Amino acid sequence: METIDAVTALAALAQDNRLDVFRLLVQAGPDGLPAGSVAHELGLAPNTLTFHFDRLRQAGLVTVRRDGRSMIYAARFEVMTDLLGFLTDNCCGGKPELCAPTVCKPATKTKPKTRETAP
Amino acid sequence: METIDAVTALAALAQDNRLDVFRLLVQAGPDGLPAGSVAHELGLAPNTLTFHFDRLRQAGLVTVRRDGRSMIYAARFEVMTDLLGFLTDNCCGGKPELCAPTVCKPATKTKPKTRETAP
DNA sequence: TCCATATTTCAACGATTATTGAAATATTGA
DNA sequence: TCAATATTTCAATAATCGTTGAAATATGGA
Repeated sequence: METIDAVTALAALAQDNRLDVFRLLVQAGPDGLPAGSVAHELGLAPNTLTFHFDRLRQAGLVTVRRDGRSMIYAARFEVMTDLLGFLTDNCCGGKPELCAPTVCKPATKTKPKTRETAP
Repeated sequence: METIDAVTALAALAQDNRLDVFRLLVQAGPDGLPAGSVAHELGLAPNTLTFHFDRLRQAGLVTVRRDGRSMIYAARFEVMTDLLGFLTDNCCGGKPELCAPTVCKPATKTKPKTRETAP
């Protein structure tokens, strides 16, 4: 992934409504969601949503297909993981073992409890 | 991580110079780098760099400490991984096994060869 | 064909952003 | 203290961004 593509993708995600939209699509999975569902779920005006979908699509983060009157948007997961990989690329000089234990670990799916206790 | 914090962090990374700066710090590891080294490495004016460091710092993505005349900036790795986790949170409805094999995998450290061949 | 639904296009507006240049501040060593 | 180095602060400018409202387009069903 090139820097310019990463910047475009990050900029697409760096807006509260678009971030909500994208995360909704990530949670929806590969089948995606119709634009109307997203609009209803997030309380966005349809034209505003089109604007945001365009940004996400130009950034390569989502795809669209038509299904009858509906447009179905879906996250492009491989682009997302490419982006995450780009951020952590060559972490700690490519020798993560030299860093503190958890420093260069890829995203850990944390399921935080009410409080963390030191081991 | 809250949406607003994620948006702030993503916005901080969604600019080519800042993305370069942050990735340089990620690669430098926990010890960080003096501002001057970063400025020299990336060819940025010192005041411009201060502006970008401020953004990264306000987003919680970097720390600073003074060392003599130099300011040493370092990436905050745990914030970075929190951000990555936020993006993939509850991926595919929390049942990634329902998705295609690699869909919800966390960032894979790809070391691309000159060309990829389909398996 | 006509109507309702679903989404997109277009123009306009105020708000935010990145960069520049000049000047200020902090630290070190002579 | 004085000069040199390293970085920050401040003001100004052009460019980009998100939202709104009104109108257009596409599809499906009566």
